[in-house]
Amino acid sequence: MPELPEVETVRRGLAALLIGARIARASALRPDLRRPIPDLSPLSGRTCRALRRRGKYLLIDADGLVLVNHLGMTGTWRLGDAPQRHDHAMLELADGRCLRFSDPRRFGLLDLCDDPARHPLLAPLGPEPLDDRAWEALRAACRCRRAPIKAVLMDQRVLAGVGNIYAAEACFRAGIRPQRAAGTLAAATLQRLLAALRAVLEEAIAAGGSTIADYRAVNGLSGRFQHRFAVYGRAGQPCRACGATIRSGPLGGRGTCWCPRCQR
DNA sequence: CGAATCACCTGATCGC
DNA sequence: TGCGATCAGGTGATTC
Repeated sequence: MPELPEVETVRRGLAALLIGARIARASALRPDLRRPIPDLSPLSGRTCRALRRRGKYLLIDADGLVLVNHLGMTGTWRLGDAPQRHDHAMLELADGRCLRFSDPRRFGLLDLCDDPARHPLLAPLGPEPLDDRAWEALRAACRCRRAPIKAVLMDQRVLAGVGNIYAAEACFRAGIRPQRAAGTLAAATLQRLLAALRAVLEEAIAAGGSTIADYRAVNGLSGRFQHRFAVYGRAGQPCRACGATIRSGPLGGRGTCWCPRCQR
């Protein structure tokens, strides 16, 4: 599912294709996704100047007007091939190429704004996990909190971009049970967790993200990090570190996997 | 206020 | 073969 490494991979792919390209026509093919899609025609005639990412949001900057995009669960951008059933928006470029946004479950989002920092969905986001401010944000968020540490990691107001997969993998690498109340973790343990989170995110970015079902880079390629999961999706299989059987259970309404021996 | 639960949506999978 | 139930999960609204 698109989390930070997947969105970053898409960002890099789109940057290579779009920067310097003029948008001849931008159009929505249906009125709404998770939220209404605004009139995209103000993008027409503008040139794409930059591709940015904020948490799980992709930001396409066209001469100062920014197309804000969230991939939700199943959002993908494709170039060049034929229209598909769940295409919901189109960017037709002046050079004849056409970029299509597809999203079968429609959990994604498309919006326009002038200043992403003030966008109501982006403003509340916590710092990027790889930013220097992440440690202070995580430490403050865990203080006196009884919520499970994994839920805190996935809280976008604390750190932006961490979802179910990488939260579970970070907890495994740090040797922490995802159910542990955040407030019970010592500072040194939290530091270990943040280091583990950063390492797994960087490795996943280097691997082009993780493909479970729908996620694809813009060039259509799958990610490769799913082959390196230690716990996610491995319930019932032996832990690669100790051989114990990986367990799974609901945590905050989401499926969560952990090693009962490696994680305490 | 913090924490838990549900709704949104489609496609894949499973049991009968 | 077909069909209904279940699951997947990011986000935001609702409930406790």
